Amino acid sequence: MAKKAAQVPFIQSLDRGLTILQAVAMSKHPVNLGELAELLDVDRSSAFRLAQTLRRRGFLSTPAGRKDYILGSAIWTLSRQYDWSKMLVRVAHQELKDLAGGLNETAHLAVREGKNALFIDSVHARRVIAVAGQTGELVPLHATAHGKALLADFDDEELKDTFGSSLQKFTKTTITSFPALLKECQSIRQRGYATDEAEYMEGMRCIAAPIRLHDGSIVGSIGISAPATRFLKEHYAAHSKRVVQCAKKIGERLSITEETSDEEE
Amino acid sequence: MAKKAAQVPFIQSLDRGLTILQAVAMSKHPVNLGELAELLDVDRSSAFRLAQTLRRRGFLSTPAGRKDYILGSAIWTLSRQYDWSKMLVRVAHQELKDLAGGLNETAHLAVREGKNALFIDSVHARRVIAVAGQTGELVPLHATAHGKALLADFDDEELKDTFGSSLQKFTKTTITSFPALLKECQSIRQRGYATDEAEYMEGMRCIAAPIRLHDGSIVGSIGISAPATRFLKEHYAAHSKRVVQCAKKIGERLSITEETSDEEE
DNA sequence: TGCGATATTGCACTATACGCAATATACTTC
DNA sequence: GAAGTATATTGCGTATAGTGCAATATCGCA
Repeated sequence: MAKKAAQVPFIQSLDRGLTILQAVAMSKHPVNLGELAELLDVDRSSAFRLAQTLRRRGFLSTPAGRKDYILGSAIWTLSRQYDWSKMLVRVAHQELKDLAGGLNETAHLAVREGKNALFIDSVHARRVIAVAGQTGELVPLHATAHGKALLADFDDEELKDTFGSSLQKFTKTTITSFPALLKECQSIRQRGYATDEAEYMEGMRCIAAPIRLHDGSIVGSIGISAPATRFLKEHYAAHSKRVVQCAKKIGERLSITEETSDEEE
Repeated sequence: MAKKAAQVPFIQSLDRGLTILQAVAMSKHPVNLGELAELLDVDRSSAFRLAQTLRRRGFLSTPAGRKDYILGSAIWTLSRQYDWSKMLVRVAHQELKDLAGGLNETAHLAVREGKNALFIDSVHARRVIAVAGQTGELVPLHATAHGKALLADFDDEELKDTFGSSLQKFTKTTITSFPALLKECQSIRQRGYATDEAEYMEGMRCIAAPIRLHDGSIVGSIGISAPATRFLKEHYAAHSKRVVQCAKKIGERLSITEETSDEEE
């Protein structure tokens, strides 16, 4: 019943190496030997040899001349190989299904892609009127719930960097001024979810919440959408709660490091 | 004199773990135990324990139900922490300096950022007339040498995904049709470098080459720009050669896994 | 120039990671 | 559905790989 812990033994030195990697990635500053040794509670020499191995493999690097460590290009190369949206889809798909099923509406998963939100997965409930926004579709960041959820942490400067001079208008409710968008971001952070009051497509309502890693960074968004005729204002309270919950659960799953999981389909 | 090899011993199991990570990242398909064991030339059981350690730490993951391995979310989380453009800057800065010094013009380093190219580093030669495009500036992908270098591998679909409906016109030479842009990409792949014939700013010429990792993927671009009055057509041959060479060298450095380096500043 | 902190190397000991062989599980094939 | 083959997983004794200690080298600062 209790957690039967590590039946398969950890490979100690590999485990330590990975710990170093994560510590270095996390740290805002280059990390020196002492800190690593302390972190692992091993002798400086051991930490040294571990770090050297990582460095020779390109997973760590030493800023010109210095002796302390930062992440190396190997990790970059690694992460580029992989289609990360698949990762998100994998982790989030069950939640998406539950959400769509529970509310009997269409649920979407999106990531940021430049100026747009990209839908990378969706689950449709059994409804007569299907909703727009298929997987693969790009929609503007500033005019959709998903988009705004992805923007939630942006400040004035970042917004301007992203959008350049102006915000395109799609419907009469589209937000077209930077101050208004900034304020909207603020309130999304506050509430934990974003809404779309027909700001992109007439007659469409949508709620979306940012998916955050444990460090707070936003990596995607999850939400539901439906025609305004069906998705009424009085649904907001209940629906948003569920959406936010979903986002939170996904975020936690992404951040999990030690998997206890033995999930069967 | 000869390469004095690894004086600091490799931590074997860490090294093996990293090899697994890279192999899995590289592979298009999930990787199973047998392949890992063969790759490392160790017993299945050893490979198993290494892989399990990676999995428990979230660096590997097993697709629902399956037994074989794909990359896990930990790497994603890792790579998100880090400002990768800094990595590129670090690796490329010396080359940039050499390039600017050698040709006595301004050299830039850029990465793709959505619809734009973002200048992340630049070195100015000692010239009276400074050139536009400071670090931090965003310029359109389809109308600049750097931008087009970054687009070189895009196909028709990817171009349309990126730009949406239309290509903004900046000068009379700006490419504004998708077929033309696609053709331009093709010729950039062929030649290895992109040019900008005052397509964004009047009177400006620019040459840029894509920086590719060993697997061919484009991660940035490097190039030089100058007023057309100074940067003449007859310079193209010589300059482009140098720029392409630079890009190649940077790409190699980024892909390097085993560092022999002992560079002193 | 010397002192304190840090990084690096050599060496001896033992815990660790290894291969082997046994077992369990998944997947064909008849 | 049984037998067979490929794969994953566990247990265990042993050799080696990784450790800490201590010596040395390098750096930074006064």
